[in-house]
Amino acid sequence: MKILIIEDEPGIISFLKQGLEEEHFEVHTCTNGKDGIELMLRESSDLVLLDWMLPGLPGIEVCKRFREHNSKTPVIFLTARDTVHDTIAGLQSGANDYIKKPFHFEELLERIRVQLRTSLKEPAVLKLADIQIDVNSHMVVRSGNEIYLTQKEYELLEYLLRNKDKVCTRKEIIENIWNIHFDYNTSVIDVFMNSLRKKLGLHKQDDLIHTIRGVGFIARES
Amino acid sequence: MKILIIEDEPGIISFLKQGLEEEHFEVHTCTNGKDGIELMLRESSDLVLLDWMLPGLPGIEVCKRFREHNSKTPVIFLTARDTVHDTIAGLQSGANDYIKKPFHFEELLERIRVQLRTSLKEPAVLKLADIQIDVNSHMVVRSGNEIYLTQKEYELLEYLLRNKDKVCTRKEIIENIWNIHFDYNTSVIDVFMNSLRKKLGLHKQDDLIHTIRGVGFIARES
DNA sequence: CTATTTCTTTAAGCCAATCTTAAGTTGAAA
DNA sequence: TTTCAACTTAAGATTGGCTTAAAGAAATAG
Repeated sequence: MKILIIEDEPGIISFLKQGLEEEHFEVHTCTNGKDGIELMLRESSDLVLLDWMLPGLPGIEVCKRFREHNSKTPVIFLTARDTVHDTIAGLQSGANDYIKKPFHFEELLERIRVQLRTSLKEPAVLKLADIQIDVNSHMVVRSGNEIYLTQKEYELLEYLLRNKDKVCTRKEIIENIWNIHFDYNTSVIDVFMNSLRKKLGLHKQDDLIHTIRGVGFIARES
Repeated sequence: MKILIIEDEPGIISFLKQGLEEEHFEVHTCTNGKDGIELMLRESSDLVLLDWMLPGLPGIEVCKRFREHNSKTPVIFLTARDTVHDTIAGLQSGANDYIKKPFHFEELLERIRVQLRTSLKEPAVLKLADIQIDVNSHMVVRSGNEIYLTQKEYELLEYLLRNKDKVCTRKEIIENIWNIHFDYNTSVIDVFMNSLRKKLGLHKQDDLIHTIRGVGFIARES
């Protein structure tokens, strides 16, 4: 996730940059309004933090002009100006939020997350070597070919992949996929394990889904 | 535009109600959390103003539970509690903004507009292969020919298209289109699915609307 | 206000996909 | 070699979805 900071005070820039990078955002910066617009339009960031007072072009003008070309990317004002009038003007110019300095970094972070929430979809694809499953569409692909799994087969595979590199005991599997919380002496797992492996084209030497005798199974790449 | 206010102080309610109605919003109110959730789910408001401290169920809990069923409608917290920790907790519970009392009505109004602005800029035309629907006029066209759908048929199709490439579970469909939040053992979906497919001229081999047995349905192009 | 049409919901039967059981076979570990 | 867990297969049971018909609501027309 790419965040663009347009702000002229070096102290605030480095404070923000450091904090956001620790949260694994990719941070770009700019210290004046004119270049700011350029970057906003060119860099296709996922979110913009915009200072109110900027050399040259005021922040509110930057925001307005940006919105003429891009109405989607969230913009958050960071500002020392704290009058109702300014807040309103800021929001009317097309910003999505308006945060007053001094602010707590944690709150800023959370407000950033709120804005990104809509565009931030949870990781939808799970991988195991050349097997990929999309948890939204339930589509399973192995090396380019779609594989049709039944409900239970799919659930079993998803469960194993969500717990990649971790042994899934028979008990855990039965509890989580079959919702049986007692009387585990059934061999359904084996039956589904069998058809799953068949459909995926796995063989003993393919060490993608291992059997741990006496315990359960594990999905692991070589 | 319909706004739901969940708040227990009569003074604030009437203040908000009056102000918002002057701005031509349709305002509904509720004074406790339990009924609040009911209304949020049933009334399909465009935005919810939620108090932090509510008799019975705390606001944050109301928000969380609401988000389990509806991830779209904006929620704004109105609260006298002003610690960073609370703000963060509120936003994390799924709210879109968090405004501290006392607030200026003008600012609240503008923040409401910000929320409605973003939810309004959805695409007006949804497509699935050669099927196109216009969400404003409800017109449905397949390869040039207009297809007349009834209300429920249309809603079903729109829902599937809005969630293109994502499995829509029967539960989600029943909750979002029929507003039934319990007792899911009905086969209305099947009946409407049937007539929808007929009218669209879809057949088993047309893989545009797939059945995912035991889960639901998915709209997906080839 | 009543009749008629259209839309929505309920209900039931059918069929096929899927799940489960069970029994025989294999193979790893002691 | 023996034992027992895991694998394989196939038959039988079950469920879930499709379809149709008809009853119940709602909208429209007369």
